Amino acid sequence: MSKPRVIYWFRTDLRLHDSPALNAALDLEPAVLWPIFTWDPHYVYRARGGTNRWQFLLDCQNDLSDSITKLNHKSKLFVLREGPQTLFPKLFKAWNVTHLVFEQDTDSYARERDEVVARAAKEAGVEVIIRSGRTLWDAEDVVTKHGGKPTMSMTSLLSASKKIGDVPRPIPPPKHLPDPGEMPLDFEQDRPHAKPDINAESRKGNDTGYKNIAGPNGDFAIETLGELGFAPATTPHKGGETRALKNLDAIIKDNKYTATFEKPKTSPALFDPQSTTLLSPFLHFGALSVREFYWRVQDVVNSYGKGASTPPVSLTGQLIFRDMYFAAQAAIGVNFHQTAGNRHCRFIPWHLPSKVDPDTGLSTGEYHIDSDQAERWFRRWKQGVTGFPWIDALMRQLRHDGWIHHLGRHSVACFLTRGGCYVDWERGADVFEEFLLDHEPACNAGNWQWLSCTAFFSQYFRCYSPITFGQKWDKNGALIRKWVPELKDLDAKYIYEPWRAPIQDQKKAGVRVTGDGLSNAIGKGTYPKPMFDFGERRNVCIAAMKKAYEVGLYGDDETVLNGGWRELFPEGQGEVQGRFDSDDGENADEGDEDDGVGDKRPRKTSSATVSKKQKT
DNA sequence: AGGGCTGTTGGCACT
DNA sequence: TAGTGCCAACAGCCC
Repeated sequence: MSKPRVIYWFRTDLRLHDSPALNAALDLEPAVLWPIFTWDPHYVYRARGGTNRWQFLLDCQNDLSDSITKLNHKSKLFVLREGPQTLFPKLFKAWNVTHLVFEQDTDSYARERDEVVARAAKEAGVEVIIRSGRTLWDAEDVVTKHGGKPTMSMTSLLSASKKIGDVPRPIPPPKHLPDPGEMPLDFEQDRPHAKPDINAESRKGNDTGYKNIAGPNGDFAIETLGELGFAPATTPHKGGETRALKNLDAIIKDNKYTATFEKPKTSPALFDPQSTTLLSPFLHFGALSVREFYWRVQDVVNSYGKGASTPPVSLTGQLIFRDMYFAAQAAIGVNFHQTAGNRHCRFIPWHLPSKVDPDTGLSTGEYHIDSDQAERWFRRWKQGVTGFPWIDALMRQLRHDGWIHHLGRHSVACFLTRGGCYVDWERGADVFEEFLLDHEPACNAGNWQWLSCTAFFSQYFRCYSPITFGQKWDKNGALIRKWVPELKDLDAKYIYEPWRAPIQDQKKAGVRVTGDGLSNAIGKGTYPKPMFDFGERRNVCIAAMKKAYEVGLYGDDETVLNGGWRELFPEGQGEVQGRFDSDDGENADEGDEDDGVGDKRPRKTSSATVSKKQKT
């Protein structure tokens, strides 16, 4: 039998250190090995993603490619611009492939994609080898050990993982790589449909990414932001495995920081440097192995002795939370990312609910505007012009840098949902998906459910103040002065509440507190007035949450799916989702919310059973 | 010297 | 991994 001709398919495992899948590929002792990346149209057109995360991905790819070339000067990361579902059947033949190897991916699109590719491989007689490597413990194993149920708490995750055993020790990187084989492209490229393009707003120029399957020069080059039509990234955070390992080294070197880390005690207001590791974007792209991170930390903890912190607050605790969300996602499936049809997510009649496809039961990516006021609040939140400087600073840092501290995320998420705007957590999750460098679907959905008190956490009366929470960490408002420069000269006395500053103080600081932030340009010597009285909204929201908890509906309840829930939330008795026409999306600025006019018929959807079909 | 006023702190219950 | 209001306890100060 001839020696294996192996494709190693890199996806979100852009590293050479501790890669069980790459190790499995090399164990085949291949005659040739092609390290490839497929430029998947799904992520280009159908999944939300801003410029910064694309740049971080390109950083990771370029670094990986350089590392591959260092091991074998004939090799690199070869990028092919086509959807893997259509590409692989052609590649298997054209390159005479015997094996396809990749790391197990976990989100719903990736699973479906990999099933399609695996079927094509079987038809072509290509052996597929898949290894788990994205998490501390394999998420499917955790679910099995947890009786098929999702892990909805740290203790349930820890008890399930205990039955599996210790986290595997990291595997060293390869010392050499085989040559790549010939790469003939004597087949037609299937070009993707560029419409609908969920990222159209981010694209400033022509999208030429799919002009040639092997890139503009036919050399399988890594894409550029220009080819995507995106403006240059604004984030200062750079990707790549080399940098990840260097940053990890620097953290581990500080034994005390590593061993005594307590998340709740790290400041969300610190930047340059921040108070946490900022390694999450590397974990997302697989440029850093989570097991490598875990054991480097755990070894320090073990030798530190008394005084070391423990999960959930310790550094390893943060990684275990990540596994908890992955295992919850593995058990619940695609509905983990939405309320509808999700029996583990409480139903709260928020404003701006997602539109749900009646055939699939899945969120379509669009939402109903049941309240013009909530829509304005949501837009101001997303833009960072709420009039609450602490919130605005964090949202502007998020947009510009693609990263904010975990407690900052708590603060803005609470504010948008149960502690201010009473807007659906899925709206917030969409915005984080667009802007975060470290956007991890499972963690994002899980954390938004946590903060909105719809799953994982239920103390809805613990409400973050947009004024005092920041003050606890940053009395002088350094974070605000950095990100909301309109206010940089305002006295510390007013920095969290500029609307309280007397006119002469505003004049002295060169800023006028006026307007709603949407109709007047920011940074022109004005700062918007707060969009509501926080104390008032806090009371309204807590009362509404109390009511929703008493009603006690979950996302899979039939009355949630067919609109019957309204009978349980009488109008005029506290905050509740307003009525909306079924086609309200286009003319949002017309009409008057809360007037009781509109579609009064319950919206019938098909049964709670949901197909595996991916949202579009 | 000691009563009384005031501002601060910490514990607690409640939302 | 909360904020608020209330109150008791207490320190510091005035007269």
